[in-house]
Amino acid sequence: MKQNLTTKQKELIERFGVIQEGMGLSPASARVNALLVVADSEALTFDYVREALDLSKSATSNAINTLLMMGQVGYKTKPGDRKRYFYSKLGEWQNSFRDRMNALTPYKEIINEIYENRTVETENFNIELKEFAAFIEYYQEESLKLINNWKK
Amino acid sequence: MKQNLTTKQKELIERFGVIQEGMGLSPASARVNALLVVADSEALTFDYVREALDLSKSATSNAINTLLMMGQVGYKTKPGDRKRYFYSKLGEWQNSFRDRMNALTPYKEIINEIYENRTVETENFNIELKEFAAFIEYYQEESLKLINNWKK
DNA sequence: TTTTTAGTTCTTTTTTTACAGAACAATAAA
DNA sequence: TTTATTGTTCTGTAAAAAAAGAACTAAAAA
Repeated sequence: MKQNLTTKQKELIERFGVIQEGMGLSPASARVNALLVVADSEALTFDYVREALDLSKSATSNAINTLLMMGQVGYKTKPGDRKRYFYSKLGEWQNSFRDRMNALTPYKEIINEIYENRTVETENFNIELKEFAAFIEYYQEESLKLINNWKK
Repeated sequence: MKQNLTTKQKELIERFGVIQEGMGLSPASARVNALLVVADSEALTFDYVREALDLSKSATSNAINTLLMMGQVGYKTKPGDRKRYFYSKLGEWQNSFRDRMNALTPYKEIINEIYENRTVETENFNIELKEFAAFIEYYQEESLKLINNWKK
């Protein structure tokens, strides 16, 4: 019953899916996420997702739960309706952007720790390393400013 | 691992390796890259890498070539010496930073294309999507400014 | 109480990734 | 010419990832 999706929508789901696979999502999660961004409804049921993407129940369940745990997807319910209605949190991109910036900290820290443990023989490289760590920190701060100042 | 690496260096290679696995590198590539950043020499030979990481020749070859193709590693040669001396390009982080920013363009473009194909019914979400694409572009531009204005 | 709904969890199967080991190739050295 | 060096490429395999299918569960409906 993927008849409610246009050819263009299916194409966008595949293309966005591939891009998101490149960002670390499994094929199924990538397509579920894409579907939720592309489809004409605010929120979709489990079975709609399942049928639209032609996935098994287990694949659908696992994909949705992965996205829920990652905070990329949410759901709401309706009174007197047991189904969950899943939606993409892509609209809440400000938060994930902040999270991604903060996630750079361990990377910056290990670069610094490597710098501190390097031989003094390779001065040029060492300076570049230290500069890199300093730039990451600067970049984190400035990026957070960018988003905080972005259109209320 | 071989004896020319200290315990601390081995530990750093593993920790940095794990971080880089999280950034999409295979275990072997991640450790080769980490080794090149941590080790006491400017550049290492194929066999040094092989022995230091206890990898097979094929795993070493494939890992190094992957990193070469990604531009994360380079090599130099010495006159009258057939060996290649591999080094990390992490010191040239400015270029990879620019590349990463430019690589956001396809993501931004598909968000825009999805926006243009969305139903008009979900005005809020549509606005958020469009804002997101606009922010990515702004962010790309400002990030390039950040790096261009960085020290000298 | 039995059945249906809306999923979850367990078991298998399929596919992909990552690597080892051996054979191979190109150049240099003996 | 033969041997050694410096890798690359091919073949096989173990392990991990991804997903299917079936069994299961909790709550609601009949």
